[in-house]
Amino acid sequence: MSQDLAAKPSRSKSGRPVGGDSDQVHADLLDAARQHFLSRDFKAVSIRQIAASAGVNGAMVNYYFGGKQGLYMAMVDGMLAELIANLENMGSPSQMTLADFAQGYSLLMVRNPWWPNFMVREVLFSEGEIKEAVIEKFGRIIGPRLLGLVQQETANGHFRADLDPRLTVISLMGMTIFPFVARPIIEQVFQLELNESTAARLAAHNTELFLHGALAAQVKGGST
Amino acid sequence: MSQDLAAKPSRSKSGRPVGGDSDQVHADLLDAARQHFLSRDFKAVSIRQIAASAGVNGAMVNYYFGGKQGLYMAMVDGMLAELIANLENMGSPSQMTLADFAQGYSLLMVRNPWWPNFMVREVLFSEGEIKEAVIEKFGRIIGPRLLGLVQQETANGHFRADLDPRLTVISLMGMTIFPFVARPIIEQVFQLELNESTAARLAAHNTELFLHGALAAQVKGGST
DNA sequence: TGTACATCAGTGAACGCGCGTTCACTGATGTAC
DNA sequence: TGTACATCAGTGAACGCGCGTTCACTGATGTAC
Repeated sequence: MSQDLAAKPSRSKSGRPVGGDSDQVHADLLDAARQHFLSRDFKAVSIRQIAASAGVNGAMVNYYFGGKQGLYMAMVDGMLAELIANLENMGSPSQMTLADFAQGYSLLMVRNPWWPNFMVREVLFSEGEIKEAVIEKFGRIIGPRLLGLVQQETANGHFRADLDPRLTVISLMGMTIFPFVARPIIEQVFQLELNESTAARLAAHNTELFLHGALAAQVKGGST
Repeated sequence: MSQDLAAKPSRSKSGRPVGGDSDQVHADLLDAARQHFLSRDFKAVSIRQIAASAGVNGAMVNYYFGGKQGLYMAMVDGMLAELIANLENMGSPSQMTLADFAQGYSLLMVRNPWWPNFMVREVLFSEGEIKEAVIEKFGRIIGPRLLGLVQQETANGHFRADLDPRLTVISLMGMTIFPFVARPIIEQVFQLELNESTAARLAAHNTELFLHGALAAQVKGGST
């Protein structure tokens, strides 16, 4: 009966904890950090809040990560690693069509709604090393991948030669990523909920829209 | 000679200031707030920093705006009003082509680089009333405007009828706005500086890309 | 196998600091007579 | 026109608070003998 109260984790008492789950605390803190930092700013989240979510003493942030910034950086590293793994699961770009690409990215973003928001925030508003790391890792992975795809299609004669491949990639990224970044506007102003089904429709729409503008004109003449 | 030191504004001495520029302080605070809040987060900017930039005592923020949040809201209102005025200067949508529209927006964003960043930050990461106000005002102005344009062109038979106008508007907004939001990535990863000339090129590119996907097919058949 | 002790995971109170805000005060300005 | 005083813009020190971090301490665990 009064066990209910004692049933909370064996932590929050003095002395070395009884269970041997040593780096559970480490993992719990990372989880809690994600949970808070993804929706609120670095400065807006306190160590005490994170520690409370993790069911752990606040001093653990310093114990395991050397401080608040250390925890944040560890979290960022983990998220980027996950993202990279997801991207590499999508297969090599040379084997896939742009339609696959758009569908893949859309699904990725619907399933990991954190990443467009997080990326945008880091790129736009963070400072110093974290920002550089995110831009660098992101740039190294997604930018060249897409650019290569477009250049290849252009070289093959499938895409119009009068379009600058870099601008094309930027437009493509905009169409694909922006809806997730502007999610609240999309949902509130356009009354369109961004679930998996909507995302698939949007990806198909984008592919359709993009291809018929970017494909080399065959029947309809040259440029202009 | 030693006047140099006394040459600073007549403020920072006790008593009512000698000059009669009553609401100059009000304006200076708003300017300083913009200067700081546009590049850093609400919590990351302190009243003391803003007041120092404005050359004014920190207590003035409470005196004139009732507190930090009041100053922030006043700044937001001012910026939204400016944006709205700029948009209305562009003319009514019924008279302009999509190409004009894209060019107009691009120029607007290059000349007011604060607004895509600020919008995104407010929409994504702020909380409560400010966020709602921004989404509401933004939605009321830009969303319906673009949607009306696209629906009109679709009804006229200029745009393909098999494209969902809402998705089309979202794609269009993505192509137009995203590059400015992702500016650091664009500039660092694609080595493309976003000045007025690049923005014009990008707008032309987007229009071209967009139109040849969205125009009703005449020579090239129906959908798919 | 038992015992003594170093180690190690974790606690909780306390630290100094910078924050937003408040408040007693200042002295030039405007107003009443 | 002069004088007395209320008003009003603005100052600067002080307030309490929550923050990130530190540190003395705890007691279970692992190890040496």
